[in-house]
Amino acid sequence: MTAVTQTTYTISDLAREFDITTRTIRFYEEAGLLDPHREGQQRIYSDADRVKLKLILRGKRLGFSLAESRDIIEMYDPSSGNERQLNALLSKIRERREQLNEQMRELQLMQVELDEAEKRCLDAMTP
Amino acid sequence: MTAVTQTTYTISDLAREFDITTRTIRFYEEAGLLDPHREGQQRIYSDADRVKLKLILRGKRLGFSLAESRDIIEMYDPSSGNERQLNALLSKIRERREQLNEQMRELQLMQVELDEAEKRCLDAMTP
DNA sequence: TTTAACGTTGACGTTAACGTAAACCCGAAT
DNA sequence: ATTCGGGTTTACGTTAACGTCAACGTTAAA
Repeated sequence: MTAVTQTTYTISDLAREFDITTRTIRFYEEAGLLDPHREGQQRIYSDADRVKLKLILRGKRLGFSLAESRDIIEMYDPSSGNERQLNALLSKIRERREQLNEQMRELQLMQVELDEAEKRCLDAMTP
Repeated sequence: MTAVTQTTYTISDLAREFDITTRTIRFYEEAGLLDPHREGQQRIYSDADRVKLKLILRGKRLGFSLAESRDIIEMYDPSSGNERQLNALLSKIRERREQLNEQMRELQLMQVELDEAEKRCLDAMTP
């Protein structure tokens, strides 16, 4: 048998690992994104919780709001196998990808303008 | 001669054209992004002002903050010809482009995961 | 036993980018 | 004379995503 991978985490374990504050993690719970098990008062996070957190943070990097990330996480959930939810998820992702493409196009446009500006600038500087 | 292109705009002219509110335009002025001429109380916008506004909105789509857009606009300005400023502008743009690339990579990663999820889902549905 | 490290729950503060509303002025049309 | 469609300022409200205390409990170590 291989080593059993650690199954639970404390709040600051996760905070350290993902370089966020415990306040942030509690906030995600307030927002309905996490719902860790409790041992008395204290929060105990499972591997599943950790994965959720990972998804939230990736969502952030991708420009999703917390609400959107919550939706996405719910779709990934055990209840899953639901075809309509999966489609909703896919379309949300596609939508975001198109936004990004649009941004890329605009950036390229801006680049061209910049290149021209640079050229004009250099031209004006040579005698 | 060809028709002379209109030289001035009222605040709501611009609001209509760019589909934003006049409040927004005034806010950009408060933030130091615009500084239209005045005719008594009223703001009179020149073509140059219009271009600035265009830049601001493009900046927004590209994910720049207003402060960043203000910097960019200042660099485009008449005082221009300054090489250091131009370089600063270019590096700001490059930085943003790298961020976008990063996002694209993450999106692609997410796509792969989604494709797999979809596959698993479909597999589970066929008898 | 007291200090330290870690956890908890409020609850208020913060920033960006506007929205909303009140109260006003002004010129043209009715 | 008043109404209407613009424009103006001032000022408070809003949302998201946390930060920043304060005040407290728990366990382990010195």
